[in-house]
Amino acid sequence: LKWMDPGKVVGSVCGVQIGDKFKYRALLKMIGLHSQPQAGIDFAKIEGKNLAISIVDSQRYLNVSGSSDTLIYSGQGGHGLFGSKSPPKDQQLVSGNMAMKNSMDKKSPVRVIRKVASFGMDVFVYDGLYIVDRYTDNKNAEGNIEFKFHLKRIPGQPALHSMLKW
Amino acid sequence: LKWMDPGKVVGSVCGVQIGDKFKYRALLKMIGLHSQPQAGIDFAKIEGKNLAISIVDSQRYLNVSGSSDTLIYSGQGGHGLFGSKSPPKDQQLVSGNMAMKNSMDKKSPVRVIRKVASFGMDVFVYDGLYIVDRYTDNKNAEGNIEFKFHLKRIPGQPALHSMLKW
DNA sequence: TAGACGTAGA
DNA sequence: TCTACGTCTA
Repeated sequence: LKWMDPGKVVGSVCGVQIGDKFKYRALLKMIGLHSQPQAGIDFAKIEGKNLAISIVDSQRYLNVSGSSDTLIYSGQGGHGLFGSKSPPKDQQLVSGNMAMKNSMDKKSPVRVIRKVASFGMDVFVYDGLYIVDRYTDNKNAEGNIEFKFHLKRIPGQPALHSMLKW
Repeated sequence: LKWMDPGKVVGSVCGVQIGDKFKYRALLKMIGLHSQPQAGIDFAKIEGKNLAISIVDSQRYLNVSGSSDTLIYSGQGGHGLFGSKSPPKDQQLVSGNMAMKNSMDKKSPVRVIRKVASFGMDVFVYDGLYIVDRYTDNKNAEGNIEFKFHLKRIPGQPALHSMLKW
C-alpha cells in the first residue's frame, strides 16, 4: 500500500543518466529525481537550510534557454503562468525561490529536468547538474516582481543532445 | 515512450477481481479499470452511442450508499462538489451524464470503484458490476438541477466486504 | 489546509 | 481549449 520512497538526494541520482526520459511527473518522484507532483522547484533541508535540489522546466513560465549550457528559470508564485486566471501578484523570496537563492549562495548543484516534445508527445528529460549563478527580481510586463534564476550547466557532463536516443 | 494502453472495455476487466485495491487514479487507467484522470464517469462509444463503463465514487459529491448492493451516484457538472468556488449551475444531460442514461437504457454493466479510507490512507477498491436502474433530476438545496443515478449491483458477485484483505 | 510548471479526454 | 469526484508536499 505504500510507495517505496527513494528520498531526497543532492546531486546525481544513482542509476539515472543524462538523456533518460520519463513520461510522467509521478515517475520523477518514484526515481528520486524530483519529489514535487506539480511544483517546479524541489528542495530539502540541508544543515538547517532549504536548498533547491531539482527543477522541472515545463515551459509554462516564460523561461529562456540561452546556449545549451545556460538556463533562466522563473521563480514560483505570483501566478505567473500562461493562462492563469488568478490576479497576478509580486513573487516572494520564500519556499522554492528562497531555496534557489540558498543553493546559489552554497554553490550547491541543482538537477535540471526539461519537458520536451518528441513525436507529438511530451516527455521529461534529465539534463544534468547546474549551478545557480545569479538571480534578478525585476518587474514583469504587468508590473509585478518576478524572480529570474540564471543557471549554468556544470562543465564536464555529456551534452544532452548527444545522449538523446529516441 | 508510450504507455501500454489497455483500452476501454465494457464489463469485467481481465485479471481484476472484486476487492482489488489501487492507491492512485493513474493506476486505474493503467489497469484499464477507469481511464479518466479526474472525472468520475468514464464512457466509450459503443455502436454509435456513448455508454458509461465505469464510475469512481470518491465521496466528493453527496452520494448515498444504501444497502451494500445499491449506490446512488450524483451526475457531473454544475459544480456540485464540496468546497467548489464556482457558482452552482443546473447539471446537463450531456457527456458522462448522458452516457449513464444510455447505459441505463441498454442495461449495460458499469464498473464501480469506491474510494475508501483504510488506516488513514485512501485507496480505490474495485466493487464489481452494477446496472443503472433509474435516475432522477430534482433540484438540490441551492435550487439547481442535479442528477441522481440509482445503481443496483448485479447479483451473483462475491460481496465486497468478503474480498477485502488488508 | 492551500498551493503547485499535472493530465487525459471531450 | 477547458473540464474533470486528482494528488502530493510544505
